[in-house]
Amino acid sequence: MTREARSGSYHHGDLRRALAETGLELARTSGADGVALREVARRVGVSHNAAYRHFADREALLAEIGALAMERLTTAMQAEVGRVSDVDPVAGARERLKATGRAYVAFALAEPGLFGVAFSMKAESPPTDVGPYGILNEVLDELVSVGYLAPERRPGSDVACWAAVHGFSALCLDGPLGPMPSDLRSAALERLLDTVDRGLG
Amino acid sequence: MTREARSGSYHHGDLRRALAETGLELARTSGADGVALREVARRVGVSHNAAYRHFADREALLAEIGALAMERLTTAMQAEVGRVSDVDPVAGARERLKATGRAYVAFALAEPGLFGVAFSMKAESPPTDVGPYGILNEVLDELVSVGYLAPERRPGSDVACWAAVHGFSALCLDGPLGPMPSDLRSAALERLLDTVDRGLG
DNA sequence: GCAGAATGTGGACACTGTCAACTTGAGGGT
DNA sequence: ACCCTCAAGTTGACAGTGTCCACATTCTGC
Repeated sequence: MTREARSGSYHHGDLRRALAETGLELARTSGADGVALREVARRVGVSHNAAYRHFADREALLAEIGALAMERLTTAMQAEVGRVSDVDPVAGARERLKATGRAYVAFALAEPGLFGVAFSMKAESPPTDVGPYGILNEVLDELVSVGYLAPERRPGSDVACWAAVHGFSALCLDGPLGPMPSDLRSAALERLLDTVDRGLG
Repeated sequence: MTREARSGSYHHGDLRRALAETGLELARTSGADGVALREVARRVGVSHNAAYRHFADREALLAEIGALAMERLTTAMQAEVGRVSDVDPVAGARERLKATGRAYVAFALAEPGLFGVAFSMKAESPPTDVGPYGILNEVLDELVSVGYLAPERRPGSDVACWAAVHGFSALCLDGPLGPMPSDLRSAALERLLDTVDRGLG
């Protein structure tokens, strides 16, 4: 009874949340492949198959875990963007754009399992206005209103920025850029952010 | 005896190659997760466990398959780059760079399974001079020698270009850009390539 | 209170990767 | 010609996994 959850409590404390959060922990340490339905159930203290009352598939559980991971990415990016002090409007906006990129890559490198799960779900709905894509769009809009990014260049710039930092993260995580020393990695990232910054303006 | 292979033939025609190529076919249709050691052996007509005389792990087989997939990516890119006719040296080099990007993304979208396997191997050695990275570097060197890309901007530009097209591919394959209609996709890609082109020069 | 739906359990099946022990077959040394 | 060794392939087993099924339990609306 002194369980951690009590809102939609049926038999036991609300599963689904317990499964999702335990799965998130498992994903953090072992990646998406490490999230085994049976292992998650075992850790929660419930027998296997119990998850099927709350998730249709392993894929469905993975999707829920991915959503949680995406939330963490979002908050990490928000924190980093909010830390930017703008003396000059245009310089501040440009720096905010770079901050989103740095936060994105930093999260991917710090939490490779969560990052992988967040983007492992197929056939997702088109990107929502909340989340990383939303933050990026806000900063890009700011770049337009501040006069750095020409309005006719605005469409497509979101995808371009996103692809750049996402690709950098992917290549570092399980790609050929994995064994790169971290100082070189930082330099390459700064070079990437600079290229995008120049390409936009 | 009229087997397709006869070079290092021991008991049967040379396995290893047969396993790798059958695995490649399996990866094309079912992705990396679809490459089951037992299924590959079954298709080759050899009993399971036979692969362990040629590959230490499933991971090792996957690595070999990934290398084959990477070769295909390379030839696809070479073909596309060679198709560019340069009237003007600088315009030709810039167009060649875009061609590498288009070929990269086109391959990823046309062969998602192979593309996934090619980049699913962890802790790979740093990128070799052959392969996609080598092609990209040749074009970037050309951009320098032709005067479009400043020499001091050359280091890091390879990673920037690679990350952009790789990220675009990844976001399209199993990311939020998956359900995007193909005409919008092409437009977004052109916008991305244009941004990189402008950011470099 | 009680019927029925919601929720969790136990068992089974097919599938996977991997290890150990056995069998087969080709090649070389005497 | 023989045998012997060793690589190459086979058979069997074990621990896991996801998923379906029939059953037991508990909550909830009447």
